[in-house]
Amino acid sequence: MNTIDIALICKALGDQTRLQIVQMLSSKEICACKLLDKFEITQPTLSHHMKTLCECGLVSVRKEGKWCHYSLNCETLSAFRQFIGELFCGKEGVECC
Amino acid sequence: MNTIDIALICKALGDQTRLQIVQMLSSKEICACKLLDKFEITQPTLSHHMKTLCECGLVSVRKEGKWCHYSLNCETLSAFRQFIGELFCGKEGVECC
DNA sequence: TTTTCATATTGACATTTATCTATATATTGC
DNA sequence: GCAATATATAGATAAATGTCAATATGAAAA
Repeated sequence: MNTIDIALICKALGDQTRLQIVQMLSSKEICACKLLDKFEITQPTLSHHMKTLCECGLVSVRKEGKWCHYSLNCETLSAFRQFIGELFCGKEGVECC
Repeated sequence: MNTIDIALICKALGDQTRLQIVQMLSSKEICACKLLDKFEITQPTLSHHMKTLCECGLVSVRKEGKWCHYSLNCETLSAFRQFIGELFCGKEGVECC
């Protein structure tokens, strides 16, 4: 997974509403209508946010009749975690002018 | 660290240039002028990006004379890592309509 | 103290984004 | 088929963002 993909995931998580949605999806599959209940946004806005989350790969959707069930995508999540996990805050080197 | 802070970090990482800068800062302290060399952006644009990265707490700056040395902030990085690490992609529960 | 160099700030601009209302699509139940 | 319901799309708009050129600031060097 390259930096473009990771940046897309970060951008998706860079909105409070979407970040909270992702947090709610942790270990649960949740229906769009349930999500809509918990935020003060309109249905089209939620739909737009879910599209953003799905397009970056972080969220998957399972359609069942009229309903959309959303959940976190394991593969993308672990790739993202790995990227973040590889960042090291120590200062083993210095690049100076 | 609450979702507002995490969303800010994600937003900061949601730009390709900034994400690459953070990746370059992994385990290294790097001078602004060195960073400027590696991107096709103007100095004010870099300065603006560094401000964004510093303001969300992910990057720290050490000023030494005319030079600015940037590095990753351990505390913020590990708080961020923890947040991401706590997201679970399994489906132990279902919230349906 | 004047000049030079590294970085920050300002102001402008085009693009992107979050949000809404209105409407379309698609599925289910009558 | 028709009505009801869940979700998506279109179009509009205000706000935020990434970028630049021009300029300011502040520190070192001459």
